[in-house]
Amino acid sequence: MIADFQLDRPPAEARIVVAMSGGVDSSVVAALAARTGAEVIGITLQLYDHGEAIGRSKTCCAGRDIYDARTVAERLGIAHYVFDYETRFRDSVIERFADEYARGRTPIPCVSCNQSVKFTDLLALARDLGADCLATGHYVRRIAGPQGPELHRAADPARDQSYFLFATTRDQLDDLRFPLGGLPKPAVRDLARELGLVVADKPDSQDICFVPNGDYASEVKKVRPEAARPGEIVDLDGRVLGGHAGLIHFTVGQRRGLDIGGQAEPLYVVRLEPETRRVVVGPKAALAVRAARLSALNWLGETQREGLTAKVRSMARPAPVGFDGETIRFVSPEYGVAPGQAAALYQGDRVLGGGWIEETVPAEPAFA
RNA sequence: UGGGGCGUCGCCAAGUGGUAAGGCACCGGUUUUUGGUACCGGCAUUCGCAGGUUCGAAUCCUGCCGCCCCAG
Repeated sequence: MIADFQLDRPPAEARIVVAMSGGVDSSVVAALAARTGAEVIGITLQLYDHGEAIGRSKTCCAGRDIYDARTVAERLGIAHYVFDYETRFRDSVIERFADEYARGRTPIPCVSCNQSVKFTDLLALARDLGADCLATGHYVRRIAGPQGPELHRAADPARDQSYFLFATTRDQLDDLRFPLGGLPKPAVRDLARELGLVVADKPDSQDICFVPNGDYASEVKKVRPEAARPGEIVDLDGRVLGGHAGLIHFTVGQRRGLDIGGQAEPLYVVRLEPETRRVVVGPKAALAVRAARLSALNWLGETQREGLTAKVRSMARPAPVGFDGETIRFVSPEYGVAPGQAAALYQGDRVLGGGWIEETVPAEPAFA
């Protein structure tokens, strides 16, 4: 297949920068870019010390992904560069991640990363290199519309990553390309195999990239030790039900880890109170939310208020909402909506933008 | 040390002679480029302890231990 990189000039005269993570998806993007006949430059960012992150010595598995990206680039015969962005990544992703937890919020590091490191720094670098575009392996579609490029959900709803890209600006979208947005994942793997790429059967990445073992709490603790101070677990009436080892271990909607037994119904985290370090818990019904106030709204098109749907988490079908310019109101209650998470707004398949969830309104007044 | 009640998995709790429900918690897995949710699976050879009756007891009897309540 030949992918359309939506270039303004003949591919033979164009230069495409591909963000290569070392995984299957971005490797296939690089291959598709190379097929167009354009000059392709693969760039891999070193964001953190992988060896340290998985608890191994630096000499062992450090840079596995970087190595894979390099191998793929060689196979494709394209240029490949590695840049050390560890400092930038720490400042704009890890620090912010820890700050949010310390404030009792639940961050999305992947969005921070896209916003800063990838779509600000790397994009600037690509422009400096004279590239026509920066292509990534995100499963999302860029479609030419009457008012300019539009962002749309991936063709395969099971892979859609638009949630993580709600904060993409129009300026950034101008120069971004997402060649995989129209493809189902299996097709991408097939392509990788056809091309003989070493990463064809590499497992999908999951969890937070800089905490591969899932223990994000200790990462936060390194940066913000105060977020690990113990506190009380109380019910909605303020009765103390137990204790906890730090707000970092909790997020709104969470059930496991409370270690409180003897209940007739499961308990969920209803909210976090950083001032008192209290974790407030309640029944599932107390989790139902009918509205959420958003901040830092980003609009990829004209601001709209009608016919909107919203995703409050990555893997969810967009739910119909009303919108008054600041607050979205769910037609049906949503559960586990945590401040610090995002609400991505859609009209049909089109991503209109979104905002950060600042505050939620319980659906049941009794739980307000 | 008079009377009454109770003691079953970490917590709550069914079960009163036929060979240990369930819920919560916990653990594991599935799903997932955030957290979380959801789903699937696991989780007391043993019923405070020691004897006894019985073909057979957590369930009946005896003693002991512990806890609670009332009264002194």
